[in-house]
Amino acid sequence: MSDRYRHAEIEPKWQAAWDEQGLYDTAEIPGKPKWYALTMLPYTSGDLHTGHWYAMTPSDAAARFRRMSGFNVFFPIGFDAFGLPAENAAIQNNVHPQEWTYDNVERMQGQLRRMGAMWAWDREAVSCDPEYYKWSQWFFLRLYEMGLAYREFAPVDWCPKCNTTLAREQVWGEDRHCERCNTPVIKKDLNQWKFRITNYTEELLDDLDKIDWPEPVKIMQTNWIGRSDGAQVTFLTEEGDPIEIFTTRPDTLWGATFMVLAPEHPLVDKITTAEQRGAVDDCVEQAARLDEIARTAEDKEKTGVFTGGYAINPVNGERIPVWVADYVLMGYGTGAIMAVPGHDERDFEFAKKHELPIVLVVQPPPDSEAGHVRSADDLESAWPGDGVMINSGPINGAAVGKEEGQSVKAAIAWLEENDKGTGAVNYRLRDWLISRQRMWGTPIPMIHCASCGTVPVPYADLPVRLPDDAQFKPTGESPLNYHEGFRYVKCPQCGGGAERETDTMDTFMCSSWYQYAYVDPYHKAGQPLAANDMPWDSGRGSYWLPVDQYTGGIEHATMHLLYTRFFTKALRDMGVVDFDEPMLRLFNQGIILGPDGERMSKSRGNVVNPDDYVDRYGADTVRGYLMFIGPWEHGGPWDPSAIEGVSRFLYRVWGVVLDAPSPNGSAASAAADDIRSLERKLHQTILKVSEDFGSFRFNTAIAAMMEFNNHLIRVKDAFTGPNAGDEQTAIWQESVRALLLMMAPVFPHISEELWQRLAAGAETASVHLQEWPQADPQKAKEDEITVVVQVNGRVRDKLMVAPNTASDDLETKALASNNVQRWTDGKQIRKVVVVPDKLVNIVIG
RNA sequence: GGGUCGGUGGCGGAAUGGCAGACGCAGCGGACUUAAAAUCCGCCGGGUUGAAACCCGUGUGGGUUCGAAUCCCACCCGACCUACCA
Repeated sequence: MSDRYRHAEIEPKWQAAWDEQGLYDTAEIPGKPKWYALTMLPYTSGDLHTGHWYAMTPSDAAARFRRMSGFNVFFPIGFDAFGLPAENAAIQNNVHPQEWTYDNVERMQGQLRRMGAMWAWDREAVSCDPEYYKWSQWFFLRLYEMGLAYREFAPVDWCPKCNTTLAREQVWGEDRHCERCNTPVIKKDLNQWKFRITNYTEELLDDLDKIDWPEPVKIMQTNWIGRSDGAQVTFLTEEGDPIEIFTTRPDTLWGATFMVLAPEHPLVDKITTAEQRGAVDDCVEQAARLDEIARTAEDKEKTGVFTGGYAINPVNGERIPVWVADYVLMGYGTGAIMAVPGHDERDFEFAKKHELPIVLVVQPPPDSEAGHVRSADDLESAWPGDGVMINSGPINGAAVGKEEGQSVKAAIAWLEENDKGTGAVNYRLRDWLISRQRMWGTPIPMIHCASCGTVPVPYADLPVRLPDDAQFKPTGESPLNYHEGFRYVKCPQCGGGAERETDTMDTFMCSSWYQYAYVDPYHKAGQPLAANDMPWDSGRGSYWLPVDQYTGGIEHATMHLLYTRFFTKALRDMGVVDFDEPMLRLFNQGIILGPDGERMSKSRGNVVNPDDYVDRYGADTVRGYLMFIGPWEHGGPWDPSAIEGVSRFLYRVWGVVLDAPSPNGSAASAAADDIRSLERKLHQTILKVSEDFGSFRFNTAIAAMMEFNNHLIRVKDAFTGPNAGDEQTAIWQESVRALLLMMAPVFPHISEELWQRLAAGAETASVHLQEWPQADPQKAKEDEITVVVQVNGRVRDKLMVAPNTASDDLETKALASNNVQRWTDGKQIRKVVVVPDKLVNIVIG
């Protein structure tokens, strides 16, 4: 009666059937608990690779498990559709980026369907759709009104190959290269739009405590925000110009023997004396030319030049020289530092090289490796560590430290009393630069008018559409710049001639709010917008939001995951959402590697194409194999032969379910022990699989299902099969049904097929609409358990006993064992450790 | 330089204070077959061994404990992140 398992027939069949039934359509059901499960949206690259399968199919399994566990689950999908590759393809192939993008979307939709995931296609959103980006523009205008979007003329990171500015987060590595094309970036002075993410710095730090996110992501965000506590101190030049500095060690102010300005510091020009002018100009010019590429090279010597000018140390009136050096960065703090060579390694190196004075203001503890140091002359390197303050006037004798009563607090108190400075906090986080000088992005809805200045596009005029007829030339310049119809407009305020902003938005803008777009995509399509609109249906929003479970790679820790948190806080302040955090839980999956254990890459030739394997084994097998490799968060290598194991498992399930024990079979009736052991194994498996699915441990869940299936195969012949009403038939059928239910999240097609075949013609709802099987912990309990008997920690015997056997009994039985007596004979028993239901350890000696 | 995670059979991994190696891959032996594939059965860390018993074994060295892959300290190796941050 059983035909073979043919994935190529059943998978497309069920995908079409589910589609037709609307099995995964979205419905807000008041009163039913909701679960918003989200996996990071794919970019429209045109191909769904193994990495997508690795990220998405376990997310789908987890979502399906929630659904079967009684939640109304929303698992949407969409596309991150703006970005540079579309534009490059446009230049190369002379097609509009839109055409390229939508071709890719279509292709990827097909690939996504082949996964057999429970995508809520009815809420799909594509970020390059004008009905999508009109809301990105709407958000921009609202942020502008709130003072959270602003334009600034400032030096920015510029990628000469991509011809665009980059956010700080998109500049990577020691050589500061472009995240996308690896070209080293350069600095450019440009007018740029930014979002004031720094308004939320403290909240972004504090609210990490409110969310269930992996610790590494929290640590990375914390480090990225980079809070430092210290003091802001004002030095004055001899001419009386103030130089603000930030320091985390205000207690070492008395040891400051010189100052260093960043080459870009505004005071450099003024403070430089005539005789130093040439040298300083050279230094500044060189720094500008090298930019930060060479400046950050690791072993680079600290180069710098004396300006000829002097400043007064405000704590002791000392006259100290002011230098210019490229190791001080304009982008951090105030762009100027006080140098304390005795207690800062960089300052020490610099002082040694340029023969600047060093003063010891911290006496290192006698028992430290610098215990012998009595004066600066004894120092072989800076002493940044503990000790006691010396040569420091009012704070002499204070213990070095940041705690109450220690040196740092004492110094700040003194500075504040004497009006020389204040306690201050400094952050590494910069505002988010969102301007991109590219065409394929959301146009920034702003207009530059000669008489009115920068004027926002009125809400009712949104969206500002990208032109369909833009010309793509390999000039590197945005086509929007030379598209006259786009660029030249009337000023909305005075009606005079004006120019449209031609910068577009960073694509991280689109992904900062896509989880909201999914709830009600393209809201108010075709209708004019107003400032007091809601960007989605508020009923739908309040039902689904925020996201309950987010899954994605850790590579977005300081980019997307920080931006979307900021965005949500800004949306809260504009009254659009009423919560503080967009995603309550986050899980980071690992990276799927090539068979050689290296990252998959075309150049390495180790790319595994999932489509090939889906053709050969079916989507269920590929899904199951990806989840079986190992813990999801670890990632790991794709082993082309190991997938066989999962494939065989499915064939065996097929066989054991359909070739069930037959009433005509000649086999003897199952013994009571067999029945009881199957029932026990069933409930143990349900317990294990439920627990593992709830915590994303798919590998061990699948192993448990395999074990259970192996058990079914082993005992099958002992069961005589369907005789309505008898116990063994009931347990067997319950086992098979439960196995299919447990398999459904990971293997949605085969479990549906077998579920429907078991129903044998009866009207049966999809396996995916069934309730998750419930385990009975009583039935899962063992009748007899093995208690290990150890002598001095080494296993010497095993006892088979009933659960909860009393400790005394266990001890007696253990001591009576022949195997044990062989080891204890003639020895003194010093102690017996009994752990009920586990072991007995007899300590002799 | 700083931070985080990790290191267990030939391989992916399981076990997170109590029988190390579940589950699977590969390998070996057998059944079926004219043969092969598929399938099924058995073996599968090392030493020793006919077998059992025993000994060794979770990167290295120490420690805590009746008992350590698991906890603590030091070190070695690898992956990822970050980096002149004042």
